[in-house]
Amino acid sequence: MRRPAKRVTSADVARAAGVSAATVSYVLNDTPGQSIPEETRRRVLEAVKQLDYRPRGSARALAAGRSDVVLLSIPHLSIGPGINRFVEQFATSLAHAGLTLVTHLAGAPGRPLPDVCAAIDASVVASLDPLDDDTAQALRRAGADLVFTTEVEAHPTMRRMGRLQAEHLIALGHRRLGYAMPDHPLLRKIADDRLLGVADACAHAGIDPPLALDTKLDTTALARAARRWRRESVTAVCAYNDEVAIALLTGMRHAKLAAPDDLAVIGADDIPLAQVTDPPLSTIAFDLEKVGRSLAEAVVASLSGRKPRLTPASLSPRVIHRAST
Amino acid sequence: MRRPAKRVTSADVARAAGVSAATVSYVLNDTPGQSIPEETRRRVLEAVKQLDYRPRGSARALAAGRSDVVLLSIPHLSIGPGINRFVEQFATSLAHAGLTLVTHLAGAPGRPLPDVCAAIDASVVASLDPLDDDTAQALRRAGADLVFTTEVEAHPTMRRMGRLQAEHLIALGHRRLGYAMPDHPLLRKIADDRLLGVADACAHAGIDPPLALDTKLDTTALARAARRWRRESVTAVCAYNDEVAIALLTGMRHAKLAAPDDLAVIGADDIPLAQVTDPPLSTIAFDLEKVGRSLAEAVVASLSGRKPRLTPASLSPRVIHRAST
DNA sequence: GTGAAAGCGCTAACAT
DNA sequence: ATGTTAGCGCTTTCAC
Repeated sequence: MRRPAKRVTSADVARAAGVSAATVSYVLNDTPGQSIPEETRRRVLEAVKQLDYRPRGSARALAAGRSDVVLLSIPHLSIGPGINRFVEQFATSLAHAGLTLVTHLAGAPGRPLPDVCAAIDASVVASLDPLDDDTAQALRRAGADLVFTTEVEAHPTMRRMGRLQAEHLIALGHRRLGYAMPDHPLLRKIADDRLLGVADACAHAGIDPPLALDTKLDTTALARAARRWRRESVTAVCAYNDEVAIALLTGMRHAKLAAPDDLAVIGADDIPLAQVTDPPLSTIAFDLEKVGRSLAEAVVASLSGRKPRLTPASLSPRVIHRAST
Repeated sequence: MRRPAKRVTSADVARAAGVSAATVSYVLNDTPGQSIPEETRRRVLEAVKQLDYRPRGSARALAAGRSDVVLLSIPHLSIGPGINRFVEQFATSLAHAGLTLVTHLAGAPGRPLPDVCAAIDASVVASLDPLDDDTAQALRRAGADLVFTTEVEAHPTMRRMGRLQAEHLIALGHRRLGYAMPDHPLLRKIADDRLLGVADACAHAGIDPPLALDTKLDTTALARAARRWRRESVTAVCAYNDEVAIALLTGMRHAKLAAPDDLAVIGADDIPLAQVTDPPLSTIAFDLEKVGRSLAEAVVASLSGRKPRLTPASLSPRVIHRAST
């Protein structure tokens, strides 16, 4: 383990600018209650650029008692291609607030979240899925604030998406709906939310609750499910997401069933492939960037001591109508 | 900005165990050249567990001159669902070596990589795509070692995958191949590698080089491409990846072309949906976990001063033969 | 075998 | 308006 080469420190900058290290700190942090003349500030900034100085997070965190690092815990299942858009927006919004985002894939047999949090000395841990109590407590003891998407609009939005799926189908005249559940256990919670929304819409329309069937990503199994729905006079099915919907479309073709005439199908999440199925897949899109922005707000709020206000604003889920319904 | 509650420190552990902070450090780090009697070690570890003590990364990094944090930079494009498996394995292998992994989505308008690196004081930055010189230099000045997947087997493997696609098709009797390029510019580099592999196989078999066509995820465009290939007597096409292949299959259906008889199609990456297309998609799978393991080895090697040895071992790409060919 | 003490690079009181 | 100083929590030499 060789020691790494010497790095530029704030003392170097101070020397180059002909000021003290404290002044460098004041300038770089816009420390409130300090009046730095323009000229001094300029010289410091100049030296910073000249030397390509970057404050060391560890030293900053140690001295200040808190870092500007936010750790995002992502569940280790494939949440779909949209996740990137969310993370990107989250990172960008945090950056505006002077915060740095890094992410960690949860559930892996690697390091437990609290260890990672302690290792990078994160001030805030944001999580897409709720943490168990032990973890949450350990995190808090490690000095981190906790923020969850469930605290913003994600949770009700999932339900709203199911509702939109069903309402779309019902508006088209369908009176008996099916629901295609995903097989991955980790998807279960979201699926239950979405299914609830479908049930809401059915109840509201005064029709039977949806006939939910477990599915696998397997053509034969899906063909069987399709036949089963038909037998039970289901004329349209809401799929948990586009992936399940696409698989169902293929299963139907195997069962010699056509969409939307024999069975209408609607997906959710609007993945790129939904546009190139046969027939093109109707689906529900929603504003992932908005989740990122709201979550960042919650983080900033939590850091400034306020309880994050629960933005009741919606993620604008909306129906994308294509030929499959 | 309230100061966070007081956290457990190594001094607390020391007090609880009736030893000095130095001893705690020795025990926790298995410091070489220190012989701690079993009894003392036990007492320290006991106290650690009792207090749920976790060393603060920032203090450790500051004192030791290097952290145990590895930062992985992931390109901000959708690399496909396989990426999670890779990251997970990477994190796990690093954890075995006592290292902590966090990831950062590159290319976002958030923080530049060197800033993130400095903020968390990473010892190593691993990247899936090559970094530009300025970034690389800044990173090194920030005290980080650099490791790339291109240094392990990923690069030649991409080429090998193209080769396997083509060889499979050629073995089936095809003498004129097409190649479906992805439209996202960031995918270009990988696509070029894969296409090179296809060309290799063609040359080796003594047939014409592949007819590469740019594609979009659009049924009409893909239908047009399919007709074009047919006109040019292409009988089989290698798609950049499964997503493109799936879209092509739909385009073909629109053009009243059947796979594999009118045009055989083979994908790459073996995403879950490849099993549920109609017809099921032949594709190339490869061992993503192995990439994770090798990259972790490279990281450890780099940290111990050795130049990472380039594992020539292959990622075991292999053909998954299904009905689309 | 263990502890005391110096410092890592920075921030935040306190001086000036 | 800026410098001086005292730590933040840990590691690491050096004494004992």
